[in-house]
Formats: sequence, structure tokens, C-alpha cells
Amino acid sequence: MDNNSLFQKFVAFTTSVHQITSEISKDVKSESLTPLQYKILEYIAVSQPVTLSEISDCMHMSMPNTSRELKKLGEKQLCDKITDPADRRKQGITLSAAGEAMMNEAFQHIAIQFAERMGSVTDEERKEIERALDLLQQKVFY
Amino acid sequence: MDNNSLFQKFVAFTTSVHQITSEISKDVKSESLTPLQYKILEYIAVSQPVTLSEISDCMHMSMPNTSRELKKLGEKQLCDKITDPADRRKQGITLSAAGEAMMNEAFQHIAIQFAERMGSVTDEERKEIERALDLLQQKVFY
DNA sequence: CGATTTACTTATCAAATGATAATTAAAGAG
DNA sequence: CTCTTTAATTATCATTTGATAAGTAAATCG
Repeated sequence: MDNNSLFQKFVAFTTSVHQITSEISKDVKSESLTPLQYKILEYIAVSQPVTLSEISDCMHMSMPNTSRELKKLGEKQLCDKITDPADRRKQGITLSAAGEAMMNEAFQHIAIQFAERMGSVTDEERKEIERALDLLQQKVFY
Repeated sequence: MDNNSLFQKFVAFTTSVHQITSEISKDVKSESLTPLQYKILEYIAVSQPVTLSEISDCMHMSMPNTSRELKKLGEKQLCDKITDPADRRKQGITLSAAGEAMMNEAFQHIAIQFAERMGSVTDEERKEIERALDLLQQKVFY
């Protein structure tokens, strides 16, 4: 059962990834944002412009709940909705300037934590790590 | 800024890991268990025996809330508490037989999903993947 | 055109989770 | 033996999140 030992490693690995990412982005959550709202902003940031339905699908939440949270984000001036001229039922959602600023700051903060963690890594190791990330992303986490 | 491109990869990678693990373990959640309760059981499963304080620390939840959830898990007969004879304030928490059974089934299910995903991977690739997992766990997600 | 479907909204309710204060019992310090 | 600290519990409340029913407006179908 070689496959089984690989699975063990997979489980241990994903557990570590969850733990480390949560640690790294622990105090990123701007007050005034719930965890869910932060995650939605994160998703918008990397996928914008995006529709409500897409958010609903990708984040596994119902349309009504998605609508509610997005309304709150809109009220907080963190994202903009633009009605799609080609299909006026759809709304293209993007980060507002304030939203971009907030997310930039958040990513900045995460980047610093990451840099600290990577601190004493040689160039050679850095390349190895990069190759390993590519490999796993391609063969396992696609 | 070579470090920056590595960071980009890191973010993309961790996002993928979260997405794939959530997909793989999507319908594992036994009804009658809340997500939090499932995560706690998962933690107990890999770290048992464990104290309440440890769960509280590692899962970033307050003692009262930890106590509440553990009480529920106890009522559901999924875990046992054994008072530490050396320090009778502490409780060693383990999975009950039923808890073990449930978690075995859950892991089994995840293992199958994983095997499907790994399906057409050669022995050589498998070894590369294993090395990549080891490397990243050691240098990044420690 | 009328009927149906799609994208989204509003309202409401229930459950899950987070936060705090107060309490108990055991252990450790002086 | 007191005093303090530690581990855990109980009770309570607020907030967050999930689920469902019903409604609106635009698009599409026939």
C-alpha cells in the first residue's frame, strides 16, 4: 500500500497548510468585517469582475445569503456593482477603491508574514520550493 | 523581487489547497455533526489523547466554547474524557469506539476521493510528489 | 404576444458560533 | 494552612451564518 503512505502524507500536509495559512492571516481581518465577508472580498479581489451567481457557486453559499452579504459590503463601500449592459439581470461586481486599498493592505500583511517565514532560505532552496509548488499544484491540487 | 513571485505562487497554491480539500471532504460531514464539531473530532483523531486547553489553543476557540462543543460530542458518544491521575484538573480526551469508527469512515471516504484524483500517476511521479510534499512541509508549512 | 427561465432581492427564521461573567475543584506557592 | 493560579464548567447573550419562501425584473422561448 504505497498509495496509503502517500495519503497519510497528503493529510498531514493539508492539515499543516490550513494551520499555517490561518496563522499567517490571523490578524488580517479588518475589524468591521466578518470572516465570511473577508473571504468574499478575497475572492472578488482575485476574480473580479464577478457575478453574484459565481460567488454563490464558488463559495458554496445560497443566492439569498450571497445577496445579503454583498449588500453589506456595498454599504461599507468596499465593492461596486455594475449592471451588465448586455444582460441587465447580471451584475459585475468589483472592488471599490477603498476595497482595493483594504485588500492590498491585507495581502501586504500576509506577504510580510510569509517573508518572515521564508527568512533564511537560500536561492537554491527557493528554486526547489518553487518547483515543488508547481509540481503539486499541477498534479494534485488542480 | 524574486521573493514576490514566490509569494504569488504561495497564495495561488494555498488557495488551491483549500479549494481541493473542501471539495474532497465535502460530503463527509456526517449529519448530526456541525462543521466545527467535525473539525474538532479530526483534531482529536490525529492528536489524541488531548486536553481541553490544547484543543482551545490549537483551534483558536475560547475554553467555554470548547467545553460546550466537547460536551455535545460526549453526549453523542463520540469521545471519552479520562481524568489525568497525575493532575485531576486535566482531562485526556480520546475518540470513543464510535468516534473512531466515524472518523475511519470519513478518512476512508477522503482516501477514495484522493485515490481518484491521483488515479493515473506513475510510480516515478508518485515519488516526486512525495518528495515535494516533504520539502514543502519542512521548509514552508512547518 | 404570453409563458417560462434566469439573476437577483427581500424578509424571516433557525442554528451555529463567538464572547463574557461567574463558579468549581484541584494544584502550587509561600 | 491561606492565597493564587490553572483547568474546566455553566449560564447567558450577541452575532454570524444557513435555509426557505416569496417576489421583482429582465431575458428567452415558442
